[in-house]
Amino acid sequence: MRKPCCDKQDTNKGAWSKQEDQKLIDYIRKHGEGCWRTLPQAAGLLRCGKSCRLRWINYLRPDLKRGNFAEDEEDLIIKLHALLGNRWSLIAGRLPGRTDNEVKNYWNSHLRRKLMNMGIDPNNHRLSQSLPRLQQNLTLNSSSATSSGRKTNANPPMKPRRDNDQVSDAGSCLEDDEPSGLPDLNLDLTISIPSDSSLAKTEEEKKKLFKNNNDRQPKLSEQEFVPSPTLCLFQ
DNA sequence: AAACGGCACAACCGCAGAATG
DNA sequence: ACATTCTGCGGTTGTGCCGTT
Repeated sequence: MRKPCCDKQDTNKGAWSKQEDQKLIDYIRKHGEGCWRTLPQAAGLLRCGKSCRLRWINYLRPDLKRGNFAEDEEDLIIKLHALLGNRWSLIAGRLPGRTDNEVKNYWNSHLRRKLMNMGIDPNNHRLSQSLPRLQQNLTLNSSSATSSGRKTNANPPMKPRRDNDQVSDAGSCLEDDEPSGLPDLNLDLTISIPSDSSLAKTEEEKKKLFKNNNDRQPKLSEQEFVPSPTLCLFQ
């Protein structure tokens, strides 16, 4: 049997120092990614493997694109979120240089509010109220959005859900047979897996991508995409 | 200038599925 | 086949920064 992943009593927590970053970078440059369990000791870091992995993936990787999200990136996130729900790693996989954590943070701090201000429920990408109220809501929300603190969010985050539940939540807007009240636009937006899965960061991720397509809805590669209200608005 | 509130982001936690002995 | 461990993911929290009062 294996040893536990990390000995929690002997590990640092909190913000990483420059020295720690440098140790991690140096080690991964030499030995490559992987084997996160043994990495901290080998690299001389008092961190658990999980923490090292996160630091590398979210902050130190050389291919990371830092800085503000471009408008087309925003649109893509919104569209992918309508399709995939809170599957941030999959969404991030379609945005080169962006991490799941970054996308998740950006969604929670910017995009959710943006959709809410447009009268769209960010959880299911539907218009959350009738249009006459929409305008009223635009003005109300633009002020209330700044007054509501993080923990008093008017629209609480999604409950933890796994796999099919999560997909069906966001996907419900795609499968729904109730008319949304908007014209039935065919935007011909088809999302497909890149032929070489080049955007998947690892073999593991590639496997998952294809697994997801095999046993989960929606089937991205072939499914004809039926636009949700959000997608209509952002076209 | 100080206090306060909101925001953005890095990091942690817990869970689930995969991998391994 | 089962138990244990590892890895990756998504939700949540902590904290520093910045604008406003």
